[in-house]
Amino acid sequence: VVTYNTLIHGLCKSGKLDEAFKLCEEMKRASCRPDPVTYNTLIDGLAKAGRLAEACNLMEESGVHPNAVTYNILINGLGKRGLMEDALRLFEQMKDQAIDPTLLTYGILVEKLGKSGRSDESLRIFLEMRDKGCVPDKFLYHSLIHALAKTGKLAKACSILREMKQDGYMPDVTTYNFLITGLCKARKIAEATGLVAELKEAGELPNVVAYSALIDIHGKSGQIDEALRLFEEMKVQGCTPDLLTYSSLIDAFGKNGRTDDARSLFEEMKANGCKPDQVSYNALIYGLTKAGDLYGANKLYLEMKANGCTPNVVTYNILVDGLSTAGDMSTAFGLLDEMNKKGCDPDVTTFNILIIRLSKAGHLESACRLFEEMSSKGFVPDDFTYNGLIDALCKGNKVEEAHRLFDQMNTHSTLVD
RNA sequence: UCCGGCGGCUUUUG
Repeated sequence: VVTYNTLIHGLCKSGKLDEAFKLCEEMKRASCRPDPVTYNTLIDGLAKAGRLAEACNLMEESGVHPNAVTYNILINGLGKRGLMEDALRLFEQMKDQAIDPTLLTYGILVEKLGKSGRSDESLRIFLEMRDKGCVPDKFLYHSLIHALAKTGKLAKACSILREMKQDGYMPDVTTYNFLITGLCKARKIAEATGLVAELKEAGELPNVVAYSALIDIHGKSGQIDEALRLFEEMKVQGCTPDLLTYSSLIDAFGKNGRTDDARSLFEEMKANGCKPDQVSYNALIYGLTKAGDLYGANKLYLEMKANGCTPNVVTYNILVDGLSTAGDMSTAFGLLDEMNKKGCDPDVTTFNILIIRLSKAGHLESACRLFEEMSSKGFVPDDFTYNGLIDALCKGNKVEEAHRLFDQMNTHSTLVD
């Protein structure tokens, strides 16, 4: 059995799932019964290939009792795809079957819930884990601190940090970065800066992540000079800016109309060995479109492709928005065709852009048609869609239509809740 | 046989 399991594991790891399943059949014929390890290996192979439904079926149909590893695999697979309800359902199911969750089970849930912004539930799982006498490791503490900090629950994050210390885990740069980035996200710039100062006094130099977070938030709040000062400071301290640091600054320049500065920083970035990626190109292109330089934006779009950097849906959204804002709907729709051909799927934002630009330009009918189309394609209109359309309808003296949409919005949002 | 670490880009209401 062990030999077969090892071989099956190897096949799964190299993505040869079909062969792995064949080998499993062969071992049965050789009257060697597959054991839980065999099935877990196959289930993991399926889950990693994104075939979660099949993975779940295999657990039920294998005739072998699932164990904690089986559940961990499936819960992780579901959580990775944001299917938290299904993951939590399996978690309950495993407890119903008297299978004890492991540290890993809790860790996966705390982290994945946190990633989907559900820090309250992360905390709930964490407490449940401790009730059961399970001792968290440093990773689990980090997942929880991250989840709490990201959702602005900084006091709670700090109290968990104290518990972590009491458990004998020393906080490190990453631990503090969770707090710093959390403060930045909550726009508590002074507090973030203060925390960094405290760490400096304690002899802990902020790393590139902390500096980038501070630079980013200063840029976003219009304090470009301070962002640039931090940029210089980090270099003096021997902390090398990376792609994300540059992208934040390029974005800040672009948003403030400083397109020349954005361009030259982009060049400096390349000269310093950072290969531009989609985000950095997008930030630069965005700045150009906002400055009305659609020609320059298009040139960069071409350059991006020529450099082997594949435009993503954000790239197209930026360009489509720039074009449609300028009233060039035909080129905008041409780009939609192009993204279609390239296999890049539009998202809710793409539709929002078109709907809002069309309605602002007075093409309310086309906008409403697109609204229907997006729903029929399975996209759920969000606040942007509704607010944009309602605003345009009101301004177009179609208050009744606006009211109907408003009611529809309320009906749908309560359904989602 | 199972997980996992922090920061960057786009759309409404000037």
